[in-house]
Amino acid sequence: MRAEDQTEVVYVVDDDPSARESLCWLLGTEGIASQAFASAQAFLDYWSSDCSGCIMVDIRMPGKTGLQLQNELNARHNLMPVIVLTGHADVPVAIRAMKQGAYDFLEKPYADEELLSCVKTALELGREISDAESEKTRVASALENLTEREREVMCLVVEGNTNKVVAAQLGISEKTVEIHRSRVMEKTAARSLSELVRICLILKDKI
Amino acid sequence: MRAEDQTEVVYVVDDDPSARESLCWLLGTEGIASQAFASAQAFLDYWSSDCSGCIMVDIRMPGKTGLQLQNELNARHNLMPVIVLTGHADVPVAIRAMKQGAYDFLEKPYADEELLSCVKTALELGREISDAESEKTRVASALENLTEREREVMCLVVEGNTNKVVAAQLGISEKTVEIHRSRVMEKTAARSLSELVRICLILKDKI
DNA sequence: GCCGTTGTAAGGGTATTCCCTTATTATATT
DNA sequence: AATATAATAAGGGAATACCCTTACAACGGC
Repeated sequence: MRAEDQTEVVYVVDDDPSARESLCWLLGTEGIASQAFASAQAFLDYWSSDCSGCIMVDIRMPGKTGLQLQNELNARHNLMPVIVLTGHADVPVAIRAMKQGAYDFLEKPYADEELLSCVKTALELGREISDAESEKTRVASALENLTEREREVMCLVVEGNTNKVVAAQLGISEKTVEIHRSRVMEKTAARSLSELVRICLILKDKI
Repeated sequence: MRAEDQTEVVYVVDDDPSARESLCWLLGTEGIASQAFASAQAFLDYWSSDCSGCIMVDIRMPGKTGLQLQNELNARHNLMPVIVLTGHADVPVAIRAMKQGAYDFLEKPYADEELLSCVKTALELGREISDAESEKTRVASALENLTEREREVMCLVVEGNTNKVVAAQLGISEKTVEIHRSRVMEKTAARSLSELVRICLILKDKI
């Protein structure tokens, strides 16, 4: 299932049932779908990389804390923005949450409009990140079908070398380079050299 | 003067003279150059885009506060990491500082080792940002020397179109496209199409 | 042993790019 | 009025890329 097929959901993680309910109700008034979890572990069990939307998590919870949940999500390369909520905040915790990549940090009690606007921008950001990521995995899977030699040729070609130079560097014939090169274009579905360069640059930080 | 020629300095902005002195002394023990300012305005008057290093700013100051200074620096497209220091922090201020792009947020009194390691990583990050930025301005100035027509041709070529297609799209002859194209390569100092594509991608977020 | 994949190489043809020169027109600058 | 710059166009030739086919050797799986 691709990210685009997934419905956008706000995942609410809070041990306090009334806090969960009021938050989900508030989101519902704006037509935003939500799903509540009573503990960090419950959400981690549910979480998959296909989830799409954003996450709202309370700091103080029995079992795993909100910060630990955030850490675990980072380790799993979660892409959804995380909004941290808390009733008893101190500065070091807030800073740590932000440095761990929290999208925002809200103190309870929150102003409804503030929270909603925060959620909406978080969902917007989540969409952008998800789109960029699905693009990355698409081209990454294309590159995985390349043989070693094809990859070597591709890198040298993308660096701006002509077939002749590539052939000399790899100690093979220009004709062979031609063949590898055409296979690279075929497998990556790139219709021009510039497209191939863009594909490689997208994955530069991923490879 | 280019950024590379500039010495790396930690700019300390704090209204408390003893705080400035102790901080600068601490930095000096590690061989880190520093420069102290008694107010946000004093630093803003000194600031230029050529400055290189990082900035340490106290929140509570008469006149402009640390957050206002941060805002002003953002408006001026400051590239140096900003470390916010404060003795009396509350969560909203800390969050605001982080959301405004602060590199870190430390509470006084600070642990010397913590502060030093923070400064060192900030300086490291500053170098990387500065390097990337000087690369951007270098290629940006190259693109400014292009005529409108040359820019049009460049964009279409970088998108992967052949001279023939570009000529059809612009309603001009293939030969003319050839000339514009060669001028683009000459002015941008790109030695291959792939290099030109990379140049355009570097500036995609800047143009 | 047979088959699919991979890497290698060649022949032949077409399309494209790259580089040289020359030339006209319009616009802006001096 | 003279000059410079930008945009246009053409001819010609060398280098390169692109696309087709055929071919062979090595290697692993069935």
